[in-house]
Amino acid sequence: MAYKPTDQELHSIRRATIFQGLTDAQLQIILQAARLVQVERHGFFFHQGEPASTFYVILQGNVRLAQLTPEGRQVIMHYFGPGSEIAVIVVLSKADYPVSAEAASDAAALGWDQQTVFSLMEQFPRLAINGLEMVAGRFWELQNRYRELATERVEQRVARAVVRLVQQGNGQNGRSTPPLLTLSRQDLAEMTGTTLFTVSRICSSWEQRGFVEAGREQLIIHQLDHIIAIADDLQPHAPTTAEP
Amino acid sequence: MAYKPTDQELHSIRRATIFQGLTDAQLQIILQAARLVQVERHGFFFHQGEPASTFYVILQGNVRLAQLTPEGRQVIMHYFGPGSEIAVIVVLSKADYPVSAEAASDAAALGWDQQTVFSLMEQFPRLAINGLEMVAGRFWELQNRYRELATERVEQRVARAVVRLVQQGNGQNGRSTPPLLTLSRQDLAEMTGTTLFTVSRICSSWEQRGFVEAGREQLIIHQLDHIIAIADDLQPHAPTTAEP
DNA sequence: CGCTGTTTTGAAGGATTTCAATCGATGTGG
DNA sequence: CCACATCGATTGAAATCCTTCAAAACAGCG
Repeated sequence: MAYKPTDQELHSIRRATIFQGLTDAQLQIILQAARLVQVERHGFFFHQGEPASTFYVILQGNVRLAQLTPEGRQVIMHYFGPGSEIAVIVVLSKADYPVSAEAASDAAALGWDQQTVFSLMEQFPRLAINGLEMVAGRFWELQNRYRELATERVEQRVARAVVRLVQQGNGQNGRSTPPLLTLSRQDLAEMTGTTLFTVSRICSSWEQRGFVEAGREQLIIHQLDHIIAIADDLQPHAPTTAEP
Repeated sequence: MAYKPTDQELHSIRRATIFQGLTDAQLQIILQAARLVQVERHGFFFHQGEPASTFYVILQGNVRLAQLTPEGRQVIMHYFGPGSEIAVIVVLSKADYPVSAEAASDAAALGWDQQTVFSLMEQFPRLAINGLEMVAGRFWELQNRYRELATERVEQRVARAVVRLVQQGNGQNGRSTPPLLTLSRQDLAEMTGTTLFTVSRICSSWEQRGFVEAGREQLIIHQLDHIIAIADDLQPHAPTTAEP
């Protein structure tokens, strides 16, 4: 059961919202109750519909939470990197997982089963408080994305997705190198409710304008500020000063 | 502070998920801690951005939770009838209200402030458990709506919204009379991420086919099964049996 | 090198929005 | 009680964004 994280992994763990405000000693105890789970690319931590048994914190790799539509299309609800928590809400109730969690790259995570989560929360009430705050935060974010999906154009939504991914710190984010995202056009399409064709066109257009560099399953963002401008719809698609 | 509900209102209260599994005596105590809040049509229980202070259970009328986009468009996140709980999540954390709650008709609700909620939950742990379950349920529903918005056609989404409203028991739902919804085309549009024009066209088309009767700010559903079929996309837009 | 999976690009089509004009219902004040 | 103003609903026509389908280019891998 017990698990000793590397320094790098410890860093990820400390970033997790759920562990904020805990002493090192407390963290130690919590980590000792964890189980290490490793999943290869395209493997699953859990599947949609299974009873929610485990709460995860990602150590390495990216994980995508996706729902399958009755027609077989996928919708990506969230794309997580190291230090992100998965299945917070669902493990607090006794529901089933509403989504599947697939490793987008080889991934490792710490897992705590439901009972352990409850007993740890009893021991460290701060965990419960953090948990509630996380739930509220997730809900808030999902509501925002819902609003965006309902009101915004595709290009804007794709821009938002890219900005979010970069700011979340997904993808290799070296100090001096420009941010690099590792995901396919298809992924981006499923994250923004559009088709891979449309995403491809958008990426091409951004590349022509020098904002990004598009490659196979990757995107290098050279001018994040421009992408942010698109996300916030600050780019003048019509001249701001009209002639009389 | 104390408040004596009528029989009709008591019925609404008992329907609320948050109060499931409580004895009458317990319910009594909880109700005595409540404050009655009455809001006229187009008035607000609270506004987006205000610090979340109060948790509500609706007694009468309909309430819509909506978010305003930066451009001034509205997106309706939820449309609630009597017996529905509002601001469950947000009152458990110390966040701001992420949406505004507007009375779609003259409305009354019971309100408990944050402190009261916490102390009641301490007294009756069942309240806390129910609360968590509600949160999980809300999240699950929002995820589903997100998926629908991302993948489904407008007509299907409108059908879903109508079905949901009817099954939630919004609107006058006499025993023998067909279900009647009281909302504008604009409302339906804002609930489904489309325009009032498109909703109007859809309603007209349904009316021609005899599924509904459309009126000013109301919709009488004569053949709910057909609307459900559209929501589930069971209607053959192409013949199911093809000729060789 | 050939295979597989990803991406690009073009052209056609469709669903939905936008805009403008009209109609109908509701409520108000003279 | 009617005339008028207001608000919601309807409908048509044009525009547009996006999807769909097909074909080809491209990258990585055994």
